[in-house]
Amino acid sequence: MDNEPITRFPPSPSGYLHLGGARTALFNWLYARHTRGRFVLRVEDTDVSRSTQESVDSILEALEWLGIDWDEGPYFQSRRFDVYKEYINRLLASGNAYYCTCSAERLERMRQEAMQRGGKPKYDGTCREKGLERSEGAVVRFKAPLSGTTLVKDRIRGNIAFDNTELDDFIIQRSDGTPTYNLAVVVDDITMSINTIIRGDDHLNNTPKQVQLYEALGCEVPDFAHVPMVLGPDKTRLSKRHGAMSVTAYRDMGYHPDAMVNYLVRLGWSHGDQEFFTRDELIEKFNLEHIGRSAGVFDQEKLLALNAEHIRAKSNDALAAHLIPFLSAIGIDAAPGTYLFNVIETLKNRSKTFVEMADAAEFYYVETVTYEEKAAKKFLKPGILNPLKEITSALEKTETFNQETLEPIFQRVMDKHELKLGKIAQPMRVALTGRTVSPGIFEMIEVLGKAAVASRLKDAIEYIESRQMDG
RNA sequence: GGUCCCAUCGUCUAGUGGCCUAGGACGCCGGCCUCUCACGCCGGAAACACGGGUUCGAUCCCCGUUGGGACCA
Repeated sequence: MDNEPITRFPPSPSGYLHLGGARTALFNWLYARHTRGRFVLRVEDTDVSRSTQESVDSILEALEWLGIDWDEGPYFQSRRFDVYKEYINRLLASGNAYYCTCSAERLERMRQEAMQRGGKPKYDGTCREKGLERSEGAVVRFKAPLSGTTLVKDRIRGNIAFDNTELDDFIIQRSDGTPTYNLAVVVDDITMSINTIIRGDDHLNNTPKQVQLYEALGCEVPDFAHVPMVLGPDKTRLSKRHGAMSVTAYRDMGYHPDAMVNYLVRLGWSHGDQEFFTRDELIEKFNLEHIGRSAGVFDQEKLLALNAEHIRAKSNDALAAHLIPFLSAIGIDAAPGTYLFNVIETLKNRSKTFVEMADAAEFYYVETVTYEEKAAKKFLKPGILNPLKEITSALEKTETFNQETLEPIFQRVMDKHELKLGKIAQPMRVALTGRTVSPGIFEMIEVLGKAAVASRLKDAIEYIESRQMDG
C-alpha cells in the first residue's frame, strides 16, 4: 500500500487554533480517514520568538475537542534543524544552491529601484555563478531555473503554470544558519512521506518554489489541494477583529464539537443539498472533488442553528456529558442518570447551546424557586389561589405522574373555574420555575416529581397569601 | 506595483450546455400548531457582476472589464 494518502496539519504555535486552521486540519484529517490513509501532526515552531508552549497546548486541546486525532507526531520543526541542514548541503553539493554574500543594504536598494520602475523585486543573481564557499554571514540561495514554467497541479484548481522568470533565487538558509519556510516545509513533507497537501490558498504562490525544490531534490511532487480561505463578515481574512475566532471559544460558548465540525466542513465543501452530517457521514462522504474554489464567509448564525440541530439529534445520555460542565459552572452539581436525562429531554428542543440549556435547567436543581419579579407580579395573583390549591391537593393524591393522569386533574379544575389551560399554565409555570418561559407544564411536573411539585406549589400559594395580607 | 486565485439569493451552497420560469440551508417576513418558549409544518421576498464571443441553445465553455482575495516585499 504505497499509495495510501498521507496528509498533515502543520500549525505554527504563535496563538490559538483559529477557525480557518481548524477547517484545514479537518479537511486533512477527513481525507485521511476517508481514504484510510494517515494523518500527521507537525508543529512549525521554527520561529522561536513567536512560538510558545501555551500555544502548542491550546492547539492540541482544540484538536482533541474537535475529535481530530493523528497517527503520527506531533513533530517539532525546532528539533529537526540537522535534517534541514542535511538537505541544504545536498542542494549545495548537487549545484542546485549556492552561497550568497550580497549585503542586505544592497538588496534593499535594488528592491526599491525595482519597485520604482514598477518591476518585480527579485534577486539579480550576482552570486549565482561565483562558486562562493561558506562564510560568516552568507546565506544559501536556491538556484532556480531561469526560463520555462513551473507547473502546479492542484486537485481543486487544476493546473496552474508559473513563469519561471517571475520566480527568483530565493533564500533557503538565512545567515544565522536557520532554514527558511519553503525549505523546511518541503524537507518535512519529504521526510514524513506526505503525499497529499491540503492547505489554504494563501500558500498557492509559494507552491511553485516548493515544486522546484522537490524537483531539484529528485523527489516526487505531492498532490496539492489549495482550499479557499475563510473570511470574516466584512469579507476580509478572518482576524481578531472579527470577535470569537478560537475554536475553544466556541466550546466555552456551549457548542457541540460535532456541530462545529459539520459547520466548518460544510463551509467550502458540499454534498448536494445535505446540510446536516454526523461525524461518520463526513468521513464516509468527504472528498476533494466537491470543495469549492471561492472564499467563504463565516456565519455564526448558521453555526448556531446547526448546533441546535445537533443537540436535538443527540441522545440524552450523550448530551449529559457535555452539559454537566456547564451546570457546574453555574453551581449545579448534577450527575448523569435518569433525572438528568429526563431534564435534558424537556430541554433539547429549546436550547441552541449548552450554555442556554444549563441556564434553562437550573430550576430543576434548586431547593426553592426564586421568582422573577415581573413574572410573579403578573401571574402569582389572588385570583389563581383556589385553582392552585385544588390542583395541589389533587396532585398529592395521585400516584402516577404522567401526561395521561395529569390532564384530567387539570381539566377538572379548569372546568370548575371556567378557565382555559393558558390561564392556569402560566401561574403554574412561575410557581415551578420562577420564570415565564419553560418546558411544557406536564413534562415538567413529570420530571420534577410529586414532592418537588407539591412543595413549589405550596410555596407559591404562601407567597400569594402573604402578599395579599401586605396589601 | 507585479504575479496568482476567485466571482449563483444578505450568508453557506446545488448546478458541470437544454431537466433552471435557477434548487436547498441559515437569516428575514407571513401563517398554522399551541400551556409560555421552542420544536415541527405551510407559504413568501431574495441571486446567475458586466460586456463580448463559441453554439441551434449558455449560470455552465473562451476572451475582456469590473470587483474581491492572496502572495511577494
